[in-house]
Amino acid sequence: MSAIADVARLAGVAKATASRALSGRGYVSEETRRKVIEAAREIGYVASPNAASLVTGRTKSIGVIIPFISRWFFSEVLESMEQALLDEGYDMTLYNLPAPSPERERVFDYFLARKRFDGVISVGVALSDDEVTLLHRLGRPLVGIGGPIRGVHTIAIDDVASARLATKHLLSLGHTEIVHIGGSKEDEMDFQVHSNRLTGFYSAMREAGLLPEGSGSFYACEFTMPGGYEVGLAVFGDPRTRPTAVFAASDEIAIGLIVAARELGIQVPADLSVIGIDGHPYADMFRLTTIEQHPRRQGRLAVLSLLAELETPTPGEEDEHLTVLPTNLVIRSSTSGPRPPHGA
Amino acid sequence: MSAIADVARLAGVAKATASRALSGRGYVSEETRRKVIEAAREIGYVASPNAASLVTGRTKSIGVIIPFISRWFFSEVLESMEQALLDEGYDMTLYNLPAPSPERERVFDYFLARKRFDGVISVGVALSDDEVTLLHRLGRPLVGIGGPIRGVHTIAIDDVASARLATKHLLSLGHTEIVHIGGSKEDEMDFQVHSNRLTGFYSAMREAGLLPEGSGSFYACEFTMPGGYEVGLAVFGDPRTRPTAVFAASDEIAIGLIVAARELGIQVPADLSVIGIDGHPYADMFRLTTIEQHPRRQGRLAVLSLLAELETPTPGEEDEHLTVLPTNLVIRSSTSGPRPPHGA
DNA sequence: ACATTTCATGGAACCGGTTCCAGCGACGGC
DNA sequence: GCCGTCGCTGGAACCGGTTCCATGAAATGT
Repeated sequence: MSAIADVARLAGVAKATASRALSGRGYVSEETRRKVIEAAREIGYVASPNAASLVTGRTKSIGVIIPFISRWFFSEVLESMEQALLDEGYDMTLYNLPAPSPERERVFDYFLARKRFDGVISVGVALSDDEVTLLHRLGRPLVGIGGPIRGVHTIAIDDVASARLATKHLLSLGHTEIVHIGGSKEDEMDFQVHSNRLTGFYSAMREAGLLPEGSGSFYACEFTMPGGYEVGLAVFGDPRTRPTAVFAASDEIAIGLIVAARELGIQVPADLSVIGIDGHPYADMFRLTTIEQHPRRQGRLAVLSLLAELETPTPGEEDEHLTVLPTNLVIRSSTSGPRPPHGA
Repeated sequence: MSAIADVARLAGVAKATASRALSGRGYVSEETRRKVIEAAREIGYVASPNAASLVTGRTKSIGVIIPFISRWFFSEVLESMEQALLDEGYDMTLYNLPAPSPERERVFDYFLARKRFDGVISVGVALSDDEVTLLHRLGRPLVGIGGPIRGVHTIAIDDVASARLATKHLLSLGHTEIVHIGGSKEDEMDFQVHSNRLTGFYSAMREAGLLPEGSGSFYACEFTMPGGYEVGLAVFGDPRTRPTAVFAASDEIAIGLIVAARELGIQVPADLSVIGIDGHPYADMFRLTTIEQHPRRQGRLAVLSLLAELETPTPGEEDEHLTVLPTNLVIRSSTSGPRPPHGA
């Protein structure tokens, strides 16, 4: 493989000049630059980023830690981040780490601890203190998506408020028998998403004078469409547990519930109102009312924040703060007022 | 940041010895090794992969080119590849390039052409000759998923055969009014997936003595669930175009069709049989009969092939061959024989 | 006309590892 | 007892760029 020394020789200049000509830094006469570029083209020279990184300390590469790739929210975030990074001339190395595990430790020690990246973005992963310390020691900026991490700038939505908004929408339509169906506390890997949404639900209900805790007003399920479908069949199949409205913790769950309801012959929204959270592309075809959370914006903002910090490192070592992105209610026709009692 | 020279000094040995002790290559006495490791631990030494790559020529990193992240097939492939690579001590840098574009050129010239990777995997991307040449010139192995690329080992399923299998299943149940709903030739980015599946459909139909071409037996739609839903409403809504069975080019399309059918009050499978291709996790909840294609196996095999070639480079420059992975029919209850004519 | 800048270039050090080679003591074979 | 081999270590070259510094020529200022 040809090195920059070969280019320099062919162009009849010094290595230093060739480097300046090709990188565009420092003074080079127009004529010399042309000669060098021509020489480089002639022998098919391509620069070694490794060699450059070694001396500049910059790799033009960002590491990303993410617990899932195939779930909607995460793949959207990923796509938008990849796009934004590429636009800025960075590439993205992906670590798919579902849970704290020996493997995750290995990745931190082996890949992340080394100076492979100019910065790291952590999506929906609650980093341990040790992990944050490790990353901080590298002197590389770190931003998070999804929840507060000690000493780290994080982009997130307000899950409690979004859940409250969803619940209040149902309340405002006149519902009182409302159930929340969402992820269980146990498999809570992405910060407190599950419990925050439950908290928001309880808070809105209590505020409306309803006392949801303890009664059968929350059902846990897998955070997927089949997950929602299964509890849907179970919960709606039993007339005693059937509410007039459901707040699902995600659109996928909500859609699973709608499919289950339809199979059981339950009319949505006449017999059952359903609201979700996400703004999933399928929401429209199921006419699902939902709280949109715009993952692509979150991804894009994370990248921009990281790169900004790369340009001008913040003076303070730690820069913990939370950027809360707005969510918004989109009303379709999966929600309406409850059907009036038969005798009315 | 501490370098290996610092470790060596602290341990009272030469750089060379420290390097050998830490990397495990070459002769080092047990005692020296302990001393060096202890010194490294003490000052929190982490090796610079850049410096190592510079001299060894190995980066322990694989580049992946993929047109989508959020679509099921691709995210599954991605997850499995990431897993397999991590197991082998490699990491994965992702380039999400939907279509040939100036941007894609930039990525090839700027990122891929450089020696950042030990190898490259191209998923569902029909590389141009120039692109393949560029990658080949680096002397780095390249494997593909999804279709033949000149001079490249590729993992794929047989789309024609899978489509034939799906169609024959419907034929064997006694259907004759069969329609294929799939991607259009126009937005065909992933090799000839769309047209191959159409070809397989036509082939099986002709073999059964039915002449599908020209008649309204193919409808194009977006390769998503909403895409299937929309054509479903259009095609099934009109009694004249309504077939007794549909072969959908993907499970997502198939599910969209089923949802549309249910909304129109059409019984699946009594009034309409539906079969898809994929083995999507939602298939079960919609009781969808489908041809499973196991993307995770494809991803895993691609990684293993690439790493194998990395270990022992094939003597011949070009190593074009196709590994065809099997698909299999999973019968659920979205397919049955056609309802007998009213008078029967 | 002379003192400053500014522009252009080359030489050399440097980034942080790996590896080749030489040297040396200990040990086994003959 | 001598030689060859093995095990271990250090010195130095090297990977392929970037950048600091020195030097000199040309342009600019007064």
